[in-house]
Amino acid sequence: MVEETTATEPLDFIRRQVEEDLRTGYFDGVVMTRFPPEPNGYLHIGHVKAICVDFGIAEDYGGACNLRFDDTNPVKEETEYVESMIEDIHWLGFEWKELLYASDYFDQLYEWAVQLIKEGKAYVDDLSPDEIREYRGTLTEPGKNSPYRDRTVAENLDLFERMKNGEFPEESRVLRAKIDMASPIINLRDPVMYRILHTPHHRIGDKWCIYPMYDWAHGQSDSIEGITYSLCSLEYVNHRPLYDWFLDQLGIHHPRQIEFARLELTYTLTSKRRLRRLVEEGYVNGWDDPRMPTIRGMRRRGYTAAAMRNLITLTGISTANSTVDFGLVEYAVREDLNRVTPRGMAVLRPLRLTITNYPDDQEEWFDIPTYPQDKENPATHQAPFSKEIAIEQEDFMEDAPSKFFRLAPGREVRLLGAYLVTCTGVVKDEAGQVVEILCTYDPATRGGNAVDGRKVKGTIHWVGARHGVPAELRLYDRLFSQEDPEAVEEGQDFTANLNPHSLELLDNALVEPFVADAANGSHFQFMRQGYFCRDADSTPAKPVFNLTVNLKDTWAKVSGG
RNA sequence: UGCGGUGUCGCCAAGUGGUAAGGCAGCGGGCUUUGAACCCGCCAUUCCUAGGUUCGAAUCCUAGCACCGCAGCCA
Repeated sequence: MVEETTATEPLDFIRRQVEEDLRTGYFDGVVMTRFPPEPNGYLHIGHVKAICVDFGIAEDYGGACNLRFDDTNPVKEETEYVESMIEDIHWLGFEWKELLYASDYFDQLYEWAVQLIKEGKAYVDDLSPDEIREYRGTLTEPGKNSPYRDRTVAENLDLFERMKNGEFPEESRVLRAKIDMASPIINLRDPVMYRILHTPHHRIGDKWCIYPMYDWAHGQSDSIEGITYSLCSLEYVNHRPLYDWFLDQLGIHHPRQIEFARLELTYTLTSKRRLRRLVEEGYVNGWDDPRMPTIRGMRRRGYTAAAMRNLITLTGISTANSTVDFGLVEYAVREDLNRVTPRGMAVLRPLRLTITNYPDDQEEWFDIPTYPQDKENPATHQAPFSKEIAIEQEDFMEDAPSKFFRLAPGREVRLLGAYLVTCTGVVKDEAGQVVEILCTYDPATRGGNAVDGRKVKGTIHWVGARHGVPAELRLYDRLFSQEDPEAVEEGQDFTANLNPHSLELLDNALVEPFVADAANGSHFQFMRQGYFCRDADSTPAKPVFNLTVNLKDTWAKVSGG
């Protein structure tokens, strides 16, 4: 009798809650989420997690997810960011039910504020920002009531209306919720609901002189949209009691808020302020620099949407702050690229190899499998071979240890897809540097196999010198040299941890013809080297490729390289 | 000295009283016309600490310890 084994993946704690609600009918079977970014910067790897959680959970349970821009602060927000975010989310492969803005709800929010004033639950405060801070108390001491806290409803109504009409300067007054200045939860000490801002809004112009605070806008926005799961990061745990209070006073739909930990990665920074400094101070070449953890940067680097989404699955969702090893990102990227990426040959640092017994004017075009990793896909491409070819400098050692399976004097290796060659000598310049390798080839090994059945341990890649195409290769490494970029000595900042070798330009690389012709954005594996992505900086004369991620390199580890 | 949250393998992370899943990394081996990929094996007698309850505890109780968040008219 065979046991039925139901090996189900364990659910994360959010999905488990959703399933329980579905079972009990808590929200009548509705699963509605939203991704609520503030349009004040570019989306980065941290947002990828939020996006995958918000959209992913809706997707998993037949629900829907809105994209809502939380645009409550006109001094920081711009349309440019709205557009880039839309593009980035689409690139990740998600589609929203509705595209909305918190500013869509400003009228409703205003009405609700008036309602709270009428009920004696909100008041206009004339205290200055400094005074408000003083009156708020500290983490261990209670705050005290503002002298304006007990104004009459009529006076509050009048003042609030005049705030809206622009009669007062910024910072002269705010509207506050009347809750409890002695609450141990600081968010409940009469939080500000509206402030005066004479700044036009990027979408709705100068219609408003007062703008709702995030805390006043967010929960109600979710409520209006019928959101059932308000998924957010851990720091909002402290705000939940306030959102609950607002929703309860108003008596409107109450989403279930569930907080989860943000994604942090070693060697990576996700603070908007920090990323902005990297760009503005020229440490990187813009927001889409392939070293940036922005979605645009990663995309240009050659990371795929599938890899990013899988990374989130791999890291999981929990309520414990954690920092994921960057190696997991590389794993996710390699795993996705390995399956589908065409293979080509590129010599990063060329060394001339001359086959002395190969006819001077002979030329052969070898059929090289383009997808050797996929036995189902027999596609090949042609690689030109002649007397002179280029090999990788690393693939030759004059005084090689026995474990070195590549070319060395007297040793035989396979030129991938072509012939077996044996090194017979080297040519050196005046400085004693090896500038050329001399080899003989065995004509009976065409395609790379010896008729006599002898084996060679090493196979190296090559590019024909006659038809190889010069290319620029940009080798990227992690942007920071410390796991925690913020870990610096007294008096220094994170820029002290910038990795000086995060970009290495290889201007003399050679690629085989078929990769040179690819479209920008095409992915390749340059065999034995890594995954590369053709950059938009390519010109017809010279293609440019970005290193997405290198291949694992056991030899480098063994040899101490 | 307030409130809230979190502590399970180097990094993530399951586990919800019945005797520590999985992934990454690492290590060993196989295979290999990519020293890649792939395949096989190894990798927590122990769950922050100390007591207690129980036949039985990572899970329950008590007391500690450590780390994170909160004092914007930012989000």
